[in-house]
Amino acid sequence: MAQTRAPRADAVRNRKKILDAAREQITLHGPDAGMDEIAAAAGVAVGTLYRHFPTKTDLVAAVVAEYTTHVAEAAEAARERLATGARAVDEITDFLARVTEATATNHAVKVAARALGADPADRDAEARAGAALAALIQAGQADGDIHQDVTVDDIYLLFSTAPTDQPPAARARWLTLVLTGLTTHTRTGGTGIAS
Amino acid sequence: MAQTRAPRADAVRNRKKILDAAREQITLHGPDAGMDEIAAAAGVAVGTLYRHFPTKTDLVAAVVAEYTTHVAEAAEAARERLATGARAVDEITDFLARVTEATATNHAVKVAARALGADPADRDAEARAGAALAALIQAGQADGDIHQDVTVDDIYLLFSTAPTDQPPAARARWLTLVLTGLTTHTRTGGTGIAS
Amino acid sequence: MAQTRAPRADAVRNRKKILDAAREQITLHGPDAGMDEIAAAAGVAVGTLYRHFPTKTDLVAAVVAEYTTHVAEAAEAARERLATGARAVDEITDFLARVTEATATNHAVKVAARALGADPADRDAEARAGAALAALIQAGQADGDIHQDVTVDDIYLLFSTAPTDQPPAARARWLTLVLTGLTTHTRTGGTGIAS
Amino acid sequence: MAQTRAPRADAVRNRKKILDAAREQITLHGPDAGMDEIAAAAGVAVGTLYRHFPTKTDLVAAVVAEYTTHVAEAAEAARERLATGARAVDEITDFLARVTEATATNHAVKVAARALGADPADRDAEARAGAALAALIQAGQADGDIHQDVTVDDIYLLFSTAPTDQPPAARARWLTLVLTGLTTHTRTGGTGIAS
DNA sequence: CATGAATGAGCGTTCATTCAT
DNA sequence: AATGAATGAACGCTCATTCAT
Repeated sequence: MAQTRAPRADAVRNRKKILDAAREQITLHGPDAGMDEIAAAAGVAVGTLYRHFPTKTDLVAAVVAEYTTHVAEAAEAARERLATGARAVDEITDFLARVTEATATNHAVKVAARALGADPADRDAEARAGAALAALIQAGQADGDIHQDVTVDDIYLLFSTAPTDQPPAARARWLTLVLTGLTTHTRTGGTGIAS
Repeated sequence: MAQTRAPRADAVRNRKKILDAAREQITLHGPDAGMDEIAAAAGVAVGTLYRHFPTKTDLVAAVVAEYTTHVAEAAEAARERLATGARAVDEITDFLARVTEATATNHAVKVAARALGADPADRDAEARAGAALAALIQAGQADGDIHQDVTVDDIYLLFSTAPTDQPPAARARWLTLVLTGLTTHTRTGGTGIAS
Repeated sequence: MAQTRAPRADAVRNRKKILDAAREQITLHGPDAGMDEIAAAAGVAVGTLYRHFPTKTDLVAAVVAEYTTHVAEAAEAARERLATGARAVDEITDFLARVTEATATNHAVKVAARALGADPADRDAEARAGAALAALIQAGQADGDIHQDVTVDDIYLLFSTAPTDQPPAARARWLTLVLTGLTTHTRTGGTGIAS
Repeated sequence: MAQTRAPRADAVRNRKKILDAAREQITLHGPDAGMDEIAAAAGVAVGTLYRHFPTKTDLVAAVVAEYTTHVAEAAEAARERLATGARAVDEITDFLARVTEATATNHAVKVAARALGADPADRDAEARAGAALAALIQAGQADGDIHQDVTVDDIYLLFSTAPTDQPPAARARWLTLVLTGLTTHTRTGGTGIAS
């Protein structure tokens, strides 16, 4: 009897609580946040935590996957704005700023993921983000705003190492410097001495 | 365990062996490389390791200090080559390539240092590196090759996040992208719109 | 190592097993009895031991507390027997013999407690023991059997140093000698000069 | 050549320095005073320490032996004063007070000796002390001041557990209580109620 | 004979993971 | 399915003792 009811909802709710607690605890106490601490913060017992995520690595990978999904959605939203007349280079700039910001929030989680060798996890989200980003780049190149040689991999290469543990001012300066390497616009208007 | 029956190297030799083993093991197994593993890799007993470095933090700090000294020497050598007619922008490029290379070797060590709260260690070496770098930047700006707004902190900001765990080809590409943000030279010859 | 494959005793039973094992191991091997040894003797893993007692100090303090409670109960039982016509000096004698006996079992534990700086632990039990003992002394003094100047602190002072590592015969002799200092009774009938 | 000279004097001096340092360090830092600390305090290297005392147990035993010798000498001096008309019970009282005092100074050393299972060490000194004490007791019994049943072992039994870690006032009170058990003198002059 | 660097078993403690309830 | 007590390998570190110099 009762084929479709109650237990499901609880499990889903627990999964969410655990993921939130994990992100929070890792952000707070670093990669060494214990499974017991995370379970306690989530209001469940360790056993329950392990029912949802068989290893710590799996848990951290899931937290990262949430973030990856978030990034993919941001990339797709940016691409869609192109259809409504937005300029590609502006969308890319905005997107990268947003990603850098979000990554800063998740810095400790990323460190933990690397320490544990956690998989990039959500291949689907990555593919969606990659496709959207490729479209944005292509549009920017068509506009003449983005260097012809820039690829999606370039973006990944640069932003995978954003200084997300630095204060906002430093992050902003970093973004400026890096964007100058991607776009065709010079930063300072030059000094008139350029070779 | 030490197979060669310890031919009684003196303390200086042991210190070197331990530092090398520490760098190697941390690079190999991450910040969690055990003191016992490091000692074994160095061919000494744990006690010896602890005689030289009272805590793991001290050990990691010493490894970082070696690297910092190395960087400082490279920066000073580059500055000295200016006197013999070298072009500043070329020296900076070379220096950064070299540092990125060296940092790749020390990436995990840096992570470990941060995880353990190890001191920036060698203030003197840092000061020397900063001074030399400032001279190089100034010369590059006088030549018109480096953007007027570039500072030593910019260099630090960018290179503290070099993708040192990526393969050489990726690191080379990263360097290219980042240098474009520092120099007044355009990368691709542009699309006809570039400055 | 646990041969019987741990029939899943509940926490209360384990706590008792650990306390017993701790008392036994410390009595056997002195304050340096290892936590691993104690755990093995209790038939649990170290982790379980640490779940019940977060530090060695806590464990030793708990063992001492058990003993203190035991003493307090003996003292109160002795006092209650006064109401049924028992002679105070006899009850005191019995009580001290019993305590000396019990202390012999706990000698090494006390030493360990001091070595680790473990708290006097059970203030409540101590207060109860003190109150009962004071009543007994007062009754004994009213009977004229106990010297007027004897206090509870005197008893503590003497019995805190009972030769609990000596064989029973020596302990009995010690008790005789010490009681002579507390009671108004002479021991040997004297030499004709005694009061 | 030079058959009888130099090296001897150095060795003797070192032995003394080490024993003094050991007593001092153990008194200061408890039984856990390290061999390195003791060697450093003595101004020698560990190797030298180990040449004089093959194990820590041997070292502590030697420190205790020094103290035992001191006690033996005090006992013999007391006995000799009998010949000059001193009253035995007074000499015994003085002697025990002095021993208690000296033991208080060496409390930590004794604890260390017990922890290490160090031998009573100096059999000769013990024999001399025992003989002198026996003579004193016999004289006191002849005077009618000491209970007829008191033996040298009784004294050892009581004083081996003097509360040497207590403040002077407590130690004095303890002495008073214990002596009352040995002598035929009552402490308070009684209450007139004594049985 | 002194030195002090080297040894390595051992300690107290932690924590990802398992499993009886 | 959830619980949380139990597990035990592993960690950083100490220190009595050894031995090449």
